[in-house]
Amino acid sequence: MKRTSFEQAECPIARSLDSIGDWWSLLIIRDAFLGRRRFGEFQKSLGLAKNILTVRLRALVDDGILKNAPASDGSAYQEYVLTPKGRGIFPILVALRQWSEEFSPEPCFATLLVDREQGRPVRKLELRAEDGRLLDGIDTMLQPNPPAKRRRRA
Amino acid sequence: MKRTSFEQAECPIARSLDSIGDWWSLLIIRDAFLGRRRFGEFQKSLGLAKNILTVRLRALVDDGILKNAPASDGSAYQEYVLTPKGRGIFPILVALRQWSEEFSPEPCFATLLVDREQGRPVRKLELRAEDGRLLDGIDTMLQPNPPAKRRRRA
DNA sequence: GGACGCGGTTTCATAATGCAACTACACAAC
DNA sequence: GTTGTGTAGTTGCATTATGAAACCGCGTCC
Repeated sequence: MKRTSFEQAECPIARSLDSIGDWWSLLIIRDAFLGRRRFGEFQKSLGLAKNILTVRLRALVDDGILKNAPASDGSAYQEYVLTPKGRGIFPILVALRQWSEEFSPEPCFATLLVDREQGRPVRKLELRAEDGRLLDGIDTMLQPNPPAKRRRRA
Repeated sequence: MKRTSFEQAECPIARSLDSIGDWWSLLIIRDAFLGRRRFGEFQKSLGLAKNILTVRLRALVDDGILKNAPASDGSAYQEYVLTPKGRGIFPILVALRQWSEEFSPEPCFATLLVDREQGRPVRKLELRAEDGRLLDGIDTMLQPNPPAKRRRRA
């Protein structure tokens, strides 16, 4: 079967999906943002099989998204915490959340993403041009970036 | 095996993943944003097996992300085009792209997302508070939204 | 009307998933 | 020190999804 890998793909989206594009990885990361750190916490919260969790955690560590921290509370067990690369996934989670809230047939508002300072819901993610104009999907395009330019960064 | 479904999940992120959380769906949607509409176009571009593409396209149509358009050029074949819900996925794609560009070990800049008017690269996605302050992951928190409040929207 | 391209469906081998049972270790109680 | 409990996995097996290739009906082209 040989599940196709996008590790070498040219498209950055495909590359992202190679790291976090399977069923559980993003949910593990979401839980990590919620403060979960221990194997058992993930397992109980997500309800996935332990062998799968083992494989996923190892893959996320290998990808530099999580790292093993030696301890934290007294006990000599280890924990999984987000690296900077892992914390960089936050906008992706927000985008997924907002899409679901906007378009799901029966949206669920069990939780709300609020800003910590004021406790009010955040705005929608904004895509802006270099000069600050607010952009929509149709206002953008993909420009091929020729290899020459890429290397010499001219 | 019975692949677990998140259709009924409370978490909006899990719900999103239920629709677009598998290997190919997001890439199909990406291609749709690039203007591809025909079965054969997707198949050639993605290089996935035709049976898988059939299943994925049907699922995306069932989810209201794509819809079958009767024609477009002369020929009596049908096409797959993005619905409004499908176009709403754009920020997710941008987030994935930017994450890869920022954190990939050897980022690939084969293509650049530019704004159509000026041809310059877009900014990073911005998350803002209600009052316009720029927010980071740590500036936010998930607030449980009690069902009572949910219904009366008080 | 015959060849070809399009849009699939069918078939089959194989890899990923899910479940449950099992192991190894740390820590605590007795 | 040994029994017990919880954590963090590993192993084995049944089930499902995936991928490759062959096949097929239909519309087009010439």
